[in-house]
Amino acid sequence: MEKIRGWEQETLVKELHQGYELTKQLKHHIGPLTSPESCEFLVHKIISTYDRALSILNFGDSAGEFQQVAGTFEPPQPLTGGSPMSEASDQCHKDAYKKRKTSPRWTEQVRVCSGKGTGDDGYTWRKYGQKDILGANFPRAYYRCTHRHVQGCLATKQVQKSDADPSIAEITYRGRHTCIQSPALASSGKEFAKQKKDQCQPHLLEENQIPLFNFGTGFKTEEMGIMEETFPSFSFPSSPSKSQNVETISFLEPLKEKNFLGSDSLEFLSLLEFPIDNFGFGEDLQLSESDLSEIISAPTSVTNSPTGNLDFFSLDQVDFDPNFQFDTSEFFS
DNA sequence: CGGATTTGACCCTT
DNA sequence: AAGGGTCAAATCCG
Repeated sequence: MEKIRGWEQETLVKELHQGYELTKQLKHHIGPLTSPESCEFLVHKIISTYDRALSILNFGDSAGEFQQVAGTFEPPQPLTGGSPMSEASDQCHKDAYKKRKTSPRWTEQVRVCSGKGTGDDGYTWRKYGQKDILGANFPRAYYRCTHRHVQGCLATKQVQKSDADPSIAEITYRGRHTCIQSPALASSGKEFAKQKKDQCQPHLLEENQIPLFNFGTGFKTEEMGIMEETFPSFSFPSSPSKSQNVETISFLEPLKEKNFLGSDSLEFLSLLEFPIDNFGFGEDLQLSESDLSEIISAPTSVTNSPTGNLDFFSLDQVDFDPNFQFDTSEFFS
């Protein structure tokens, strides 16, 4: 069995505890006088909690699939045979490793400003390795989310300068951010926009500048298959035209179809639908800094989920506090 | 002094 | 065995 590090165990316990508390809350909500919306909300939170716990136990993105098909409570692999910490066969270990390698992965090509070659994307990353890659002129740098230990965020990214043009860095993201970026870090995102406005020469901001949230040219994902399977009606524009400048991701549609959401939930969740290009900081920066700050500090994982799973509206981002008490009147009054 | 980076070693896959 | 990805001790830096 792959060893579980201290912080992982801590996070695991926290997540399982939260799942337990939420289930208790759900129990109280089940009854003739309670709204189905609040139950659904709790169910989503519980699923997200177990999703993170399963991720730590090497179910990797499979847990995400589990979450995506919230209607069918069937994890990809049974958790039978005692505690998760118990010994497992080598084969099981290898399977787990393979699953981990299938976590969401997508690549962006970013033209970087001089001095900062890591592609500031509003998240805070911590470098944990660098490797010379065969046939590449530049080493590949490995980053993971700064909040990995604290919040168990498993997002990582690899940054490699292009051989042909050192001013272009290919950034491969892997895994979703499950962390909450602090306001201070959100201001780093602000800095990101400011940097674009003030420091970069205009010619550096043209078509190759593909920062986070921009699903246009230069962006590719290896998870389209999964997404297609999960949300057949969901698609990214493969070659966006100018007329698609204000394109709305209707990630709620599949949920409406599957009757996951009641009308009240939809009304609330619709607030999370947004014109996607506003997040691209596209060619002509349309956002004010206050807008940008609002967006980046918004505690949703909408900002980093091209996989199109339910994390798009994962309200569990609201808190990580095991003592969190959910008051439905706040949301569904 | 605490957090971030560097870098050689180790592990896993092919 | 080679190459890619991660770990963790050493080092750096504010």
